[in-house]
Amino acid sequence: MKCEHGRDVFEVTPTSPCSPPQPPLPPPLNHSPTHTNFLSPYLLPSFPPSLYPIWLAPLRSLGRGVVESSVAVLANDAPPPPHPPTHTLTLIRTHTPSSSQTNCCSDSWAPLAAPPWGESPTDTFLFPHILFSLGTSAYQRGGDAERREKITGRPAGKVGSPHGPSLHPPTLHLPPPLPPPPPPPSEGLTAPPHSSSYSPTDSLKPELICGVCHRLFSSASSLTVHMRLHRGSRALSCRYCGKVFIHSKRLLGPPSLTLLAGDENHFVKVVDGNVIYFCSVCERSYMTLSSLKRHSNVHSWRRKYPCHYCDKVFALAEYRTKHEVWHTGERRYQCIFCWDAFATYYNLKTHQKTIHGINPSLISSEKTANGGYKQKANALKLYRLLPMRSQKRPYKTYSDSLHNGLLLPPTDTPPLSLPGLGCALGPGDLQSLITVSSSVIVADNHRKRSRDSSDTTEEGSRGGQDAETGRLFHKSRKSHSKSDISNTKQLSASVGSQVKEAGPLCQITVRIGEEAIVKRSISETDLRRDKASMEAEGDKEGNCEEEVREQESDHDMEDNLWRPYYSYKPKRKAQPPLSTSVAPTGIKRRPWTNGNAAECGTCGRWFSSPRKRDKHELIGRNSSPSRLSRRALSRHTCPQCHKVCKTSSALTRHIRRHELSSSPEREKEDKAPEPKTTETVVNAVSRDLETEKGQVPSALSVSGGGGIFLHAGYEEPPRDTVSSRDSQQGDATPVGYSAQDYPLPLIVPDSYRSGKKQEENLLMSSYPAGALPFGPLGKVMVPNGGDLAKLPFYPDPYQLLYGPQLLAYPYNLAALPVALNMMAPGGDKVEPLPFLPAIFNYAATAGPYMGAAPHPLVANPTGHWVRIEG
DNA sequence: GACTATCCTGCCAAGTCGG
DNA sequence: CCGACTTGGCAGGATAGTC
Repeated sequence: MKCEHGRDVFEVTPTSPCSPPQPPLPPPLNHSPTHTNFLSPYLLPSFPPSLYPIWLAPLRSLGRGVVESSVAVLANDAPPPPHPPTHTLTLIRTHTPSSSQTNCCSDSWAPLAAPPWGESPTDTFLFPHILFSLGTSAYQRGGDAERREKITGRPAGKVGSPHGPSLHPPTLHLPPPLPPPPPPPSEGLTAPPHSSSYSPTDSLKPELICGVCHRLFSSASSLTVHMRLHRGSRALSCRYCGKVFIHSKRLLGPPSLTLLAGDENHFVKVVDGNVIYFCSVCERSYMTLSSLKRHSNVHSWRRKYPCHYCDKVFALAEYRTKHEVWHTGERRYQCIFCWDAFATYYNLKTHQKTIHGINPSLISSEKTANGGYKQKANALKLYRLLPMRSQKRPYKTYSDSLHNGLLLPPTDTPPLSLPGLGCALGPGDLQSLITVSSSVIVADNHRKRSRDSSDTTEEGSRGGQDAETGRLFHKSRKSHSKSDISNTKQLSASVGSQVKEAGPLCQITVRIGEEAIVKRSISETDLRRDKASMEAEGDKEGNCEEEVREQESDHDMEDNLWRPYYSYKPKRKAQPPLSTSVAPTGIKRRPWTNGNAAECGTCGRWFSSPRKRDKHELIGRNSSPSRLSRRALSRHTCPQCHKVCKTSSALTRHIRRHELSSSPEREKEDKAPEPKTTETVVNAVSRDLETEKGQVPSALSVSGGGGIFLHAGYEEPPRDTVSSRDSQQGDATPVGYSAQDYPLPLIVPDSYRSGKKQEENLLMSSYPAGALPFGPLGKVMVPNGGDLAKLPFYPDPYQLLYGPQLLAYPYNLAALPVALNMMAPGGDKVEPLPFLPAIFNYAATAGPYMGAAPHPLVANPTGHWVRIEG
């Protein structure tokens, strides 16, 4: 953007003849032309970024106004926070166009002596070129009336404040992406409208005048939009693009409109016809408004997503979901070659690289320059994403969220200044808002989801599992989270005793601005127990060892932040795209071939030795996913599973539980963990559900026409439920199957392993027994049209036409493209896609397959695979 | 360097809500 | 029922921190 003299208004050039000598400046602006935001976080180093949405957003918007139009009259309609931080915004850069040749335009830094609220009787602060008019109608001057109406929802004539000087520059700088429509004559910038001048004019039709506020509109549509404001459904539109992204119907909490103001703080640019949304806080760009809105919560923390099992809280629900996988032990990523399931994509990828020599990242998708994900047209999925163990919960609504009050800003809670806590904070944090609230925990073991009455098994027991319920009771979650952990992590055998009898007495939540939340709970036992009594208490309580450990962990973490550890950092530039021309590197075999490999029973990771596996499992068992709890515990270690109990009595109980629950298979595995060979892992499927229900497990088979259906795979004697999880891992080869006679990979809901078989079975029992037909969208088809049709079921979009020939090592490379369904899309004639050796880490000459290909495929000299008919 | 846990963002499906 | 809108899952990689 150039000023009238051709000077880039974004440039800060102290030596420029256009600019006078500048005072010491904050860190330089990002001069990238893509950054039109003015007040970047780098300019305000003393402000925690997440505080911006609270009260800096108006300033930031102001800054933008300064940049774009040299008129800074913009403030949020949102009232200032009742308890503003003690920050002092020191400098605000303003750009002042001038008609003077010697000083055609200048950037200056206006000191802001005080926070822009509450200290002036008029709530108005005036600085050079800057006007803060909080709580009143203020807006940015620029563009025509239509645009301004969209932007501000304010009359065009009310620019400025009666308390302030005229703030209308001789020129108007608009960003190139927003072509300025021709301003109406009444909008002349040289004739700054004033409130007094804002009156219906004779030239306008009466129907274009708001009957309520007598505001003028250039079109009937503008008036229609405007009238929404008077109907109480204020359109929360972007100041800059006018896009309304919160439907007025959703705004069910009328006084809380300001809550959503933070979402407005973005601006848009049009690049090559594409609208790009920029976050006003961190200037990240987004292709979709949805992404931006999702991102905005990272700054505002307007919504918080606490983990149901620990005290962490996340800004995005997805983060929490991924995090909770570590609590539940779900292993949703199932390798299609060997059916082995893994907790994370990372583990799966590592597995496929090392075991199968396949790099799925080269064939599955591509990333956009922005870090997004775009699936290739012919992307292959070398794994199955098994359904979530817990059913999808109904989405929350705004009304729900607002009603429960926990989405209210922290200032809604009567804050209590607690300066003493500042000692634990950094210098910047010292200036943050610190509030303390406490709440008495009321044990509520009867929480139920209101929407899904059928969800009484897992959800009912987990209490706060439901996100909505979780918000409602998040202050009391801690007590339940402990019991949850007891349930989910360790105590599958004691489903009945899930809720601790004595919950925390009260809980103190310390909020440090929006940067951190320190959450502590004080239980009654904490108040009265000493160590000895705690131990005795632990003996009384049923599931105490985990409980005690959790308490200990709690104490260790008492001063740690409640939210995740990573601070939000500016996005790095996307890395250059990875070249797909990877030279074949030959078959990568398992680096440990001495038979000592061991697999983690929880996450599926492989370790070169059982010792390492045990260490890994020990860490996993005795810590939350947090690294903070990764410290090793050495007291009262179970000789069987190396689980560490805090007390000897807890260990005794734990060992007793081993004795009660262990099956011969379990004992066998515990004593001699067999390394998993390729043959033994191929049928690592869960059979608990079927076993419990007296049914044979299902296995995926292949019909001649390529359809997928399930059929009874093999029979197995009933197993002990408790030991079933472990039994999957070491002794997974089904009876009656040889290495050459494997069933195809499964899409059986319970086919992934988890450390929580009890809950899985409870949940998965909702799946119909036997064959599970799939509809065209991949959903389970329920014959009688029940709710099961809504069960999330993620089929492999590429039906496995062939598979058994791949299972045994060495793999049949010839059949790989077909087995992976590397078929050209469309048309009746299905042709295999070209085989790309680089995709798989097989050298072209490796040829590990020794036997005859079950399917008559050969590689032709052109590198394409052809089917030999007949 | 390997690994863990969290973060990122485009895309999309599903749910919500009011007309 | 429909459309606008919100919400959250998925994807696969990035990243910071730990070992």
